[in-house]
Amino acid sequence: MARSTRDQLLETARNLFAERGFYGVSIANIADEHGLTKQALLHHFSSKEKLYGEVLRRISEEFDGMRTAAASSGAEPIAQLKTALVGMIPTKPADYVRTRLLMRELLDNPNRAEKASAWYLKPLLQDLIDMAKNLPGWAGASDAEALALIYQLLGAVNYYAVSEPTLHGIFGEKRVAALKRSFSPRLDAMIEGACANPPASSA
Amino acid sequence: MARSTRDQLLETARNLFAERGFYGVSIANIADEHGLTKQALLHHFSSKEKLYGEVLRRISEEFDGMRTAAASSGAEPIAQLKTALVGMIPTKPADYVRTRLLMRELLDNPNRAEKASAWYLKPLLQDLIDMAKNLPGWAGASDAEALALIYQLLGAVNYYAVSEPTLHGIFGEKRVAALKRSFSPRLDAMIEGACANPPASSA
DNA sequence: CAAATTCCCTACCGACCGGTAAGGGCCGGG
DNA sequence: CCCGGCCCTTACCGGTCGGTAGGGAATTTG
Repeated sequence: MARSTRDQLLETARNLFAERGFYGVSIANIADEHGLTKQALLHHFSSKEKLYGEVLRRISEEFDGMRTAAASSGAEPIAQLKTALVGMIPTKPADYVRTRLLMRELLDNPNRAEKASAWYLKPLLQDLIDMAKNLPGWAGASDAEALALIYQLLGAVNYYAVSEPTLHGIFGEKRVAALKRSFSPRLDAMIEGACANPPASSA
Repeated sequence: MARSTRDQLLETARNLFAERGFYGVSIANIADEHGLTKQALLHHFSSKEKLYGEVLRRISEEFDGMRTAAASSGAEPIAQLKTALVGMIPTKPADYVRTRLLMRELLDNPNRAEKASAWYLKPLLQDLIDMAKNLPGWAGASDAEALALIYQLLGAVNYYAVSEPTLHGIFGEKRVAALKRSFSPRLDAMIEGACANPPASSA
């Protein structure tokens, strides 16, 4: 059997929310993509907020999968961190969609619900912090120092992913392709640089 | 005399667009903040798009100011790059607002106008590329390699700026303050790491 | 003093928003 | 055979959207 209508609606919702944001998409837009009315959508998800929440929930599940896969690899800390971060560089269109959606969520979250805060991020962040503190030279580093490193690395990856379409407009296909080839080695170099240059408070 | 109504509307527009995005704010919302009607706003800016465009135009002017200030400093390349990037770490609330607004623009731009692409970014990027290519050890680096470095550094700064409110929710005030103290030294270390680890194709 | 301009108002428009109400085919089980 | 649930429909609700039309008061200009 083909994928359920519900699943198809969720996928379309993810794509459109990523592209235009929560307020930029109406539930009718999403339903239209499948030749349905918005009431059909409301039959599967009782409200627009619920639909959006379900999109986020699925992403957090995907993260959990990636997380446990990285943790169970048993490689050295430096290779583990490299793999984890290089693995976050988007390759498939679906990766870009997820990155863009989460960036929007990061922007909107603070003024959506006072609490809500990004529960889907915390376990992933904690894993990455642990990896950072296991890096050579980082034994005595504080959580804050590890988190600063992690956040700069995450920023390096995610900001680029969000910017790529705009970069095409500025520099053209060819130069962006060259940039893309340089990106992953440079990220590796950045992690090695962090090992060569551990925080002062570290042992 | 007090600042003109037009200027006040522009400032409010910048704040609200940064907070909730273009579609999340109505022109009536903006006008309300000053006890005006939306028609008063439309008297000063002929449409919502024009208002938003003017907000962006002002930001690009601010960037030009920062750009020429950094270029005329005459310091060593490594110090120049450090200053430029550390200077982008937001400190004042107005800095956060600008960063968030530009991140939203980065997300929305690709599907707003086919062309438009971020004209306001290009000169700044070019300056930063030049700084990177002047780094010790980077003499023979290609544009793509320099841009990869620059983009990772920009990402490190801007992604953090956007995430900060969410991080407060995850880790609490105290730990975020510690993270903030670690952030700037780590950024410096990252730039030094790039000098110690230049691209392979470099001389 | 009169005319023009600036700045803001009320009133209104058609389009679209998220969501409710009610019902119609379809299909499997009693 | 009919009944209940599933999936989707049309019709409609109150409210908000960006934008237009036209006017009124104040200020500037000739």
